[in-house]
Parts: sequence; C-alpha cells; structure tokens
Amino acid sequence: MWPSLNIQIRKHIAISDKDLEKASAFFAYRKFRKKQFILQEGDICRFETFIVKGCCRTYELDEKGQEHILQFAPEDWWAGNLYSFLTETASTYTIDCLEDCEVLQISKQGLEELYGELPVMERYFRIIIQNAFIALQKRVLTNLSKPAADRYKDFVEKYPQIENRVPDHQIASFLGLTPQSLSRIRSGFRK
Amino acid sequence: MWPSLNIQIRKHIAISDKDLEKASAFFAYRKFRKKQFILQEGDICRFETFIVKGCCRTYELDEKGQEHILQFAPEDWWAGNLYSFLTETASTYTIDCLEDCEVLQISKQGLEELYGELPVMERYFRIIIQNAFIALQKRVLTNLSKPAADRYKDFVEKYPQIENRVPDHQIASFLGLTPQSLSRIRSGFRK
DNA sequence: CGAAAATTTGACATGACTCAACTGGAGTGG
DNA sequence: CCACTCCAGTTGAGTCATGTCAAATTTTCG
Repeated sequence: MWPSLNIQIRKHIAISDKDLEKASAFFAYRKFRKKQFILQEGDICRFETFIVKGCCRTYELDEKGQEHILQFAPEDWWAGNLYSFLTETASTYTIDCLEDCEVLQISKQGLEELYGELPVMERYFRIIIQNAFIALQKRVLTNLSKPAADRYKDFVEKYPQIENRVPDHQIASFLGLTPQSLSRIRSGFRK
Repeated sequence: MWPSLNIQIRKHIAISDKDLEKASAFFAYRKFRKKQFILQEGDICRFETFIVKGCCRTYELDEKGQEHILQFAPEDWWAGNLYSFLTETASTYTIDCLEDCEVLQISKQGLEELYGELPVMERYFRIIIQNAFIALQKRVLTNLSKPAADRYKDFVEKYPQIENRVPDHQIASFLGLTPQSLSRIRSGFRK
C-alpha cells in the first residue's frame, strides 16, 4: 500500500506481502506544505514520521533563540522526537518541512499494537534505531576530533543529496557553525 | 544466575524467572584487570559487554594519536562497538578498563539465537538502544549549543558517579576539551 | 622514597564568533 | 518591467574561547 515504506522495511527484515499489508494499516498518510510544522516545541510528539517525499528538519532553540539542527530527514528517513513520543511529555524539539512533504505516521498506540501483532516489526525498529545510533556515535566523534572544515567536507561527501537542497546556513547549524564561518570555509580560506 | 543483569533487564521488560534463566545461558562471565583491553582497535568486536562491576571507556584515536572518549561504561551499562559487532569488521574504537572489571558477554551468534528463542529480548535491546540513542541526541545538541563550562557542569550533574572515579583529563576528552582548558574551567576562571 | 601520571599555571597563537556592511538573487506589487 | 523588499550568502575588523607549548606543582602508587 505504501511502496516506499515497504521497500525500506524489506531492506532490513524479511516479511511476507500479507504481513506488510497488515502493517500498512497502522500508518496514516499525510501531506505537509513547506514551512509547516510536523512537531512544535511544547507539544507531545504523537507520531513517528516516515518521509515519503520531501525533506524536514529537527531542531532545538537555545536560550538565545538560536536554532541548532539535530537532523535532516529526506525521503526514506524517519523523523520524530523519540523521547517525547515514548514518555508522552512536551517536546523540546521542533520539526518543520523544508519542502512540501508527504509522510506516513504511526501513533504510540499503533506502534505498540503493531509490535504485538507482528513481532518482526520490533526487529525492524531495533535495526533502524541501531543504525541511527551508530551514525550518531560517529557524529559525536567527528565533532570532538575534527575541525570545522573537515566536518563540512565529511558532510558534503556523506549527504550530497541534502547539501544540494538545503540552504547553507542550515548546514552550518547542523555542523555547529555560524553561517559566516561556513561561508569562509567554503571560500577555502584563500587569503 | 547474573543478578545485576537480571535486574537491569527487568527494568525494561516483563520476563519470567524461567526465561531469564534461559537467557542467562547465553552470557559468559569474564574478568578484566585495570588497563586491560576489552576491545582493541583493528580487532573485530566479537561481544557486546555488560558491565557488572568496574568501569570501562570507549575511545578512538585521531591522526595525531589523540584520544577521544565516546563513552564511559560503569556498572549496569553496555559497552561494545555495535558497528564492528554487527558487520564483523575491524573496530576503529578501543575499549579498555579504567578499573578492574567483571563483565558479561554475548556473541553475535549468541545474540541472534537469543532473539530467536526469546523474542522479548529483542524488545529489551530495542529499548536499551532507544534510550542510548535519545541520550546521544541530547549530547550532540549540548555539544552544538553550549560552551565548555556548561557542558562540564551538565556532565558533573548527570554523571556524578563517573566524575568521582575517572581522572579529569579523561572527562576533558569526553567533553572535547584539553585537560588544560578543563582545569581552567574547574578553577572557575578566577583571574 | 622516587618515578610516573595528573593537574595547574603562564604566555601566546588561532579558530570561530560577533557585529556590521555589502552583494546578489527571488519574489512581489505597482 | 521596474522599484522594492527579503533572504541567503559574503566579506572585513575586532573579540573571545579554547588550543598549544612549556614548565611547575601535586598526587598516585610501586
């Protein structure tokens, strides 16, 4: 029923067409326009969101009102605030759309029922989170060990599809830099 | 059979004594002395390691031979290199013991068999990784948004049990600072 | 006690930030 | 089709946080 999600699931687990069909029923299709919020700071994150089309970002504001981007989520990525979702507490993160988006959403109750009905889906989410965790560990180490210019180079190599569709100042925020610093890095510090 | 692991598991899932007993059989008890390696860079991570007693650290060396500490693991924490473990490729991380340690280890094959025999253990590991992922996201955001002094303060508040048993220069490494900078932060920048 | 490791301190260098101004393109409305 | 505005990006000058290098001091531990 949702081809892109089905393909993504089958990248990680073996599952029958019938079970996949069953799983599909737990997801709701929804569209968001560019700049709309998928999740607003202060709200409880009621859904985990799979991006079918478009690209969104998760960010947090600091005391000074500065945005710090935690994640970009283009096609086939998951977005959400897992902590808020699991504990049903107010989110400190905001998720908004950088482009018009089509998504699939599953609620907490839906996910729990899905786990009960199809235990293999618990494996799917374990693997997804495992991979996200591994990637995040690398990001932490890169932030600790590499200078800004190298981090930018790594980012461009690793996520060319993001680099090409997201404005530079947002990439700067993701990397923990000011737009000015990134601009100077891009210009290659020629003096 | 392994009380501390049993207690830890029951913090996250409901499981019968009998099943817990079954699960125990998949773990091997092992001791390491202070400074011994649980995992060396270049080796394949063959086990996920639960710390029963003691404290270890996971770190990576950069091109200049500088250590960057990814994680401390005291009692009831898991240590390992998930990527190396899952893909059976050489680890870029090293894990060594900051104190004499007692641990429980499970191999990849063992873990897969455990998932097969007791699917609820897949839930346990999903939850563990989920929590680790959530914590790591917070760390990324803290690194992006807060100055060194605040990060140190947060660390001390969050992990007093680690701060008290680990040398300062290792905490500095975890926070992405030089020992000198941490020392100045600790002295409160009094001039 | 003595050696090694950890921590502190000082002087200086540097990467990244801040503030401010400027440039150039993408809409928008007259 | 042109002014006008808005936003992203660039550039310059000065500042600040943190790093580097070196040395002194304190602590740890065999």
